[in-house]
Amino acid sequence: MLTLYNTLTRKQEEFKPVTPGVVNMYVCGPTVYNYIHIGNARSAIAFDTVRRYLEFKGYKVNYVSNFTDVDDKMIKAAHEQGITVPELADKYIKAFEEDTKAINIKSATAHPRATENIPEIIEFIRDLIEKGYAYAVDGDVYYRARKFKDYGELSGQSINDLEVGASEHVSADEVNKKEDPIDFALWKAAKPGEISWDSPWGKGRPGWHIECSVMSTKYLGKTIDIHGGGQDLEFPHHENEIAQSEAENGQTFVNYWMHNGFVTIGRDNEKMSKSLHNFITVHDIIKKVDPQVLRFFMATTQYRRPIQYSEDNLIDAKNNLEHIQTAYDNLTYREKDAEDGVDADIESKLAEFRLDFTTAMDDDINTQNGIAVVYRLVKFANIYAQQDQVKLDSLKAIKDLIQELVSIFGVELSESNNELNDEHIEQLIMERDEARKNKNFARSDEIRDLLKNQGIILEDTPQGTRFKRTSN
RNA sequence: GGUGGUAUAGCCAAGUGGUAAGGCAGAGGUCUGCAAAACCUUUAUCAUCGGUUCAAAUCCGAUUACCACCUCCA
Repeated sequence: MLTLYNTLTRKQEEFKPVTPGVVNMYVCGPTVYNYIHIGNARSAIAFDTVRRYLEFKGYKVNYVSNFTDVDDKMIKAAHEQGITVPELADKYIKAFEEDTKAINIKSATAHPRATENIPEIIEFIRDLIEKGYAYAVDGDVYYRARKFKDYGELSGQSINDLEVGASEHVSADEVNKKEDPIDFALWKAAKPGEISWDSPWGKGRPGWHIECSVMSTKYLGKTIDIHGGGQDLEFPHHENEIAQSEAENGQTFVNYWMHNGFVTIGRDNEKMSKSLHNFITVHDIIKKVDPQVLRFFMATTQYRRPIQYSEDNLIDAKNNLEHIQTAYDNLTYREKDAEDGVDADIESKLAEFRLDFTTAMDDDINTQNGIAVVYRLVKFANIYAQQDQVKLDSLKAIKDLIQELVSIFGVELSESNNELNDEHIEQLIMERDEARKNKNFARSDEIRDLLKNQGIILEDTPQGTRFKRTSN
């Protein structure tokens, strides 16, 4: 039974989708004014893992994630780079697609942009004004937060305890314009020269929160199963989405709110963020680190907890991932001398591993415990691969299960290549075998060193000498 | 000021009342001509103080440190 921690109720609850067998989930995507950093990647990876696990469980998942392609940051960055806002958006959306592909994040079923949904956004805001939840002032439109009775429920904030201006991101001008300081913008009037769209309130652009309400409803319906995002979005962003959507639709907006923890960095474990300027972009790191390693690293901590980014931790992840790959290779290596058929008890043993894995992951996507099951399976695989007699279908069944489980963490193991396609090297290996038979170990070690310098590592096994290429 | 989170071995990290999973690194061993790979063995009383209980890392209270959100951020 799958249970998920729901931020709204602060409890872990049994997951029941609105429509049996189908999951509609929406995940807040990035504002595309820069390359995504490792913190953004964690969110994308966390919810990609949720998605993959739901699919593993047999659900059909409709996964929608947006691009915020117009806001103050976008306008500022475009101006600095001397390009238009749409040009800036195109540039970084393309980069987003490349980076997320590298870390093996499945494409969303829909990836809408805010600017592609302006008419729907205007319509939504107009409705909110008609219903008395919003009001226009000088070309801006604000939402009357106090009018929405459950405002603050998600984040546990009481309206009266919110310290106005604590984030220091709202100008005094804006505060003065609003009926109430806690009201938030649905539509912002354009300043001269800014990108804008026509609206009943004059030229302007949507506020940040409204796009998610509109697109979630448009692509997934009025009540969706899962809405995900980083913990920093809990307040105000998600709080405001609830207020907007439930005021508009009159029904529950989201059944399960999921929030991932931050990637922290440095001695004090500070949050990695664009505003603290302590971020490392995916674009840069994957030049130095295997994207699979980055991906696997993110699975080593359950999604709700903070994860400490450091080179040492990345090296740990690399070692562990190699250990899994080696076990997979060990099985592959035995395929050539395996007997046909399958061991009688393999199926039931693998079913046990599968069950243990499912039990771990059903507990709020506990990837760390899921990985622990993979390690046990890997040990089982290594022991099996060292037996004198192995069966071909057993090898394949174990391999398939390892791959199936790690693919939920976004890891694709590589099928080792048993073909050298190099006569010269094959000759050397044969010569070395001959030398070993004649106990000419000086020559055999010489050949092994020689090949090692060429990136080929020789290993002697009871089934003969095998080779592998060094990864870097 | 309000709200939330984190604290477990050298490192990473599970564990939410029944006597500390797992991985990395380290140590010893098996296998090997030597290696490699693999396997086996081995390493902690859980930030501090107090309380509840037959029993607490787990529950309650206080304290400390660090992080985050309060209309920019994943």
